[in-house]
Amino acid sequence: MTERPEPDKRPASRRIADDLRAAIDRGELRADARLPSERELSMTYGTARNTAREAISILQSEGLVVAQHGRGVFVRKRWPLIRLGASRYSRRLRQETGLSPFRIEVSRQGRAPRTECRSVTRERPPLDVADRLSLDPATSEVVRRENWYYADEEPVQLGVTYIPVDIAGDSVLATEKTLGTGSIYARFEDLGYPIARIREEVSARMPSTDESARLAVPPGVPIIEVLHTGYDAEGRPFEVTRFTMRGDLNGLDYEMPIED
Amino acid sequence: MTERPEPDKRPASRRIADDLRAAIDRGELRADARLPSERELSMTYGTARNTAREAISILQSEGLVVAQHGRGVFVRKRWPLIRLGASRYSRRLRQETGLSPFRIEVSRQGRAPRTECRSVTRERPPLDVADRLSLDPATSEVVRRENWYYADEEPVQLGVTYIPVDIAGDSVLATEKTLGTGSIYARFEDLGYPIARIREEVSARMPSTDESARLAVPPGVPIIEVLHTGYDAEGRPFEVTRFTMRGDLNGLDYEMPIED
DNA sequence: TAGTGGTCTAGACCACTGC
DNA sequence: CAGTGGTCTAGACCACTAC
Repeated sequence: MTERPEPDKRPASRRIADDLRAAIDRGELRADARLPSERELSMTYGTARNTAREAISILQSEGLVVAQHGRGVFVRKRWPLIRLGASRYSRRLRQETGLSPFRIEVSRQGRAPRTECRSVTRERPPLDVADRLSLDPATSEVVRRENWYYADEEPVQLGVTYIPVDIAGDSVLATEKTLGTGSIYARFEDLGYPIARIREEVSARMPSTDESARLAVPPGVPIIEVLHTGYDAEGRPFEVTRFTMRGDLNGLDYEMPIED
Repeated sequence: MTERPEPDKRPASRRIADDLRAAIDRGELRADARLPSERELSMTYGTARNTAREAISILQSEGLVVAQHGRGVFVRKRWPLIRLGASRYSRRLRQETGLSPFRIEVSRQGRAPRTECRSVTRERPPLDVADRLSLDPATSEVVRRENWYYADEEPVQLGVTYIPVDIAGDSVLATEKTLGTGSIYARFEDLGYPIARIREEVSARMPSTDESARLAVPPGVPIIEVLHTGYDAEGRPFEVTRFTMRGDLNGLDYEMPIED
């Protein structure tokens, strides 16, 4: 009986993927490094090009590499997460720094933050939003504000805020894209709605084709969705914001007391 | 000049995927329904089988369908999310119901919850855990408790809790897999550490190959990771738990006051 | 223009499922 | 056993990038 070496049961595509992944993990292929081309891989492994291609698509679905048409396949650069939490709504931070937590976080990474209000409209609220605001989705109307958040002109977050028209009235919230010093929460305070509590419902999923395009999400990167509700001191909800964030660039960081 | 109809610029694979996705959205293909087989699709669209296959892989990466070897490709059944938040740590809930929020949520879906402590060991803490517990990762030791959460015997969550040995001592936390009535937080209370504050750091990513296997995550489904830290009334951290959850089955639901 | 990834063809054999 | 998905081959042409 001779000891035979364990035959490699893995499919060739899987083996190529494992080798490349190991090279990335070992640091031989660093961020932004180019992988061997599909034709090179198929030569060195003695497979058809489609098999090498399959290997790369495994790594893509794991979010490890990005293909660029005509250029090559590159190890994805990992930025540190933009960490957002309840401090987003803190009055003290708002007054002390004059900067939003988003700007602080992005600047700290050496990237250039930019935020843009792309539209302010009046609409019927989506069902889940109407529910959080205790509105009748069939008859009520809300002001819809669409905000985009960029780092180095790359879109990283989208936030859509819904405000009952009864509350927004004809204030700047309903009419202006630019809201002046302090964030939108300073304006809510002006209207008599200082934010006292929040609810944040967090989920994760793969982007739809549409979102992929709008947020420019590379394949293999999930979306974090946060449905945020703001309450005043009397526990009345006065605004809902749906955040849609690139999962590879954003994280959440909450700290809270345990109430009984 | 004759008006020619707009030619369909989409690649064939994309077109097949779009058609199938539309059928799913319209409800023609319901949850658990079988898609036409790859060979059928290639016949009806007049393409090679690989092209039909490519179409299905698009839907897979979007998390819409699951392939089952030898059986077919099926529309993924969407369970409502198991929604967990700070109530997980509430003493009142713990005492009133005797049930953990996880069990309540899963039961409400008509599924059978089960939790299992798979191991209790003593180890060096991972770097991020040591940091949260203010421990020296090189010299300190922690008790590591590995808990699995199931719905209908399907693994949906993994929670790994780290407790400094100085705190766990030789209590049941360090020695027993079963912790008795109330949750682990009742035992912390016994030791003089009633939980007063929590920090939850949330991120999302695609599973590694290892996690895919252990949590049985279908392709196209992200992982939600929560790094949880528990603090006592004096603000001292006494435990860290890393939750790893299937993104298609779990969500988070936090409510908290805005502190200044 | 050369080299890259993107799409596609028309086959083949294997592994698994269900009857 | 027939039918399904999983893997693979050896080509082809297209679209994009860089020089």
